[in-house]
Amino acid sequence: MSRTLTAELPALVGKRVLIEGWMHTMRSFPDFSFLVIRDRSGQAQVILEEGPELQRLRGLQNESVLRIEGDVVAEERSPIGVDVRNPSITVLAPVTEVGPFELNKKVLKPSLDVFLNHAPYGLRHPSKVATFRVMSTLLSAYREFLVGQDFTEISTPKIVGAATEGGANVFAVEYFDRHAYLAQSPQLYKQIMVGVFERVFEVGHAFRAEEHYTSRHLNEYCSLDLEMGFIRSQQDVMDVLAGVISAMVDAIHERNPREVEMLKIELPLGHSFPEITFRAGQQLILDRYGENRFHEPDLSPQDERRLGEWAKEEHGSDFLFVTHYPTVKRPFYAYPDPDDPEHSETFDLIFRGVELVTGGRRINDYEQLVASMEARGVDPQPFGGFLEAFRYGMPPEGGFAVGSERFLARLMNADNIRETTLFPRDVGRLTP
RNA sequence: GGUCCCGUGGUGUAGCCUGGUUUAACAUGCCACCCUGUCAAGGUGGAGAUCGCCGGUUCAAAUCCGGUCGGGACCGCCA
Repeated sequence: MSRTLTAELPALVGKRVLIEGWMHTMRSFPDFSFLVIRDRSGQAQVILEEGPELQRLRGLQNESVLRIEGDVVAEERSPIGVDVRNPSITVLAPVTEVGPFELNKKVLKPSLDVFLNHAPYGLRHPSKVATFRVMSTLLSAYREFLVGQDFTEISTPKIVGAATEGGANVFAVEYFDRHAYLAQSPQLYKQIMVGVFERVFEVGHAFRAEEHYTSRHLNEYCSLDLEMGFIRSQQDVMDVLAGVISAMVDAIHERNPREVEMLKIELPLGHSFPEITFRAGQQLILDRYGENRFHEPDLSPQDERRLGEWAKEEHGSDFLFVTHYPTVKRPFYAYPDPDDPEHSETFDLIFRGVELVTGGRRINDYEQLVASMEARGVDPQPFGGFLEAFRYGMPPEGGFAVGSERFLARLMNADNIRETTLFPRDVGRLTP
């Protein structure tokens, strides 16, 4: 007999079926017990009468893996409208050890630290399953939308010979008889690939050796990157970003209604993507909060929260593009606004008060690119491969990077980005 | 790297300020028994913690002080 998923049972009343899954919980009465089986599709309850089948479960704890053959019986009192009766049980994987915390309660109780220490066990909780199903949808929808826009998916190396932006915050790794680094971002490679495919995207991990102790940073995160050529301005990039973000949100709405309800996700459906320049943003903070931020070359987290509130109030949007950041605060490849070289064609997308995306137009002229590197004291020597792409003709181009864990964290209003990361890597955590 | 907060049975908390009636409390989980439809099942009972660790103050420390280890929040930095 082949396996039936629990979600299919309501359509199989009167049939004898075989289900397999984990013992989620068991509630006992004098003459019978309710055994709840959990599989990837949901849960079903099995009615166990007193007898050898119940005896077979003696001493077994929750999470034991069972195969159960039984009759599907219509039952109004059952949560899914049917029960499985007259079961014949095979224990596929017995568990005799009690788990570190409860998986069969509606809310997960352990603190984040305890949870993460037992992630292989804890991730089975229905709320975590739902969380990472939504993540899966985010990634799928990102890919599907961009493929539909004629983008090509690429996969670039994560072991690199030079730090992407000449920064210090890279992890060094031994590479045979040399030193190498873990890529901080696919930035340079995706730009190179614009010369090949025009439009590329990548779903890959980025590594940052920064010792940040915050609820929104990881030392390894999954970056949703994109780069595209033949643009007129950064606006073209921003338009694609708004499109793909909307598509991702729509996909969750369509594909994960159960998860949205369970996690109480408030989706930013039908939102606009208002824009404000960096300067205007600072002016706004002066006007609304009386704080003069004009001497600052960047926005603080508090500034971003305040601008996010403004966007919500004035434009009814959870999103806000902040554009034209000071050129000095941006990397060497950022494209200075020809009319105002102190500011660059770069943007951040703020989502619910947090930086979700950074992007912009890049310098595509070879001479200008080398000059920009030298002006910042970046030695062009290690970037030979990168520069080669520009020596042989690079169209006007730009792109962005979305932090996937951060997106999901803001979507479901998580307190900490580690809640939306399967196995987070931070300063103190390398296992599991 | 800076500032601030928290470590009490497996898990989550109360107790700490104002040291001593505390055999360290409650919920949940576990074990046993009771209960004919539970669905965060219910009831009764039981086991389970030398209060992160080290030192100090004191007649007396979970409680006060110092150090240390672990965790968290915010800032810097970023996605």
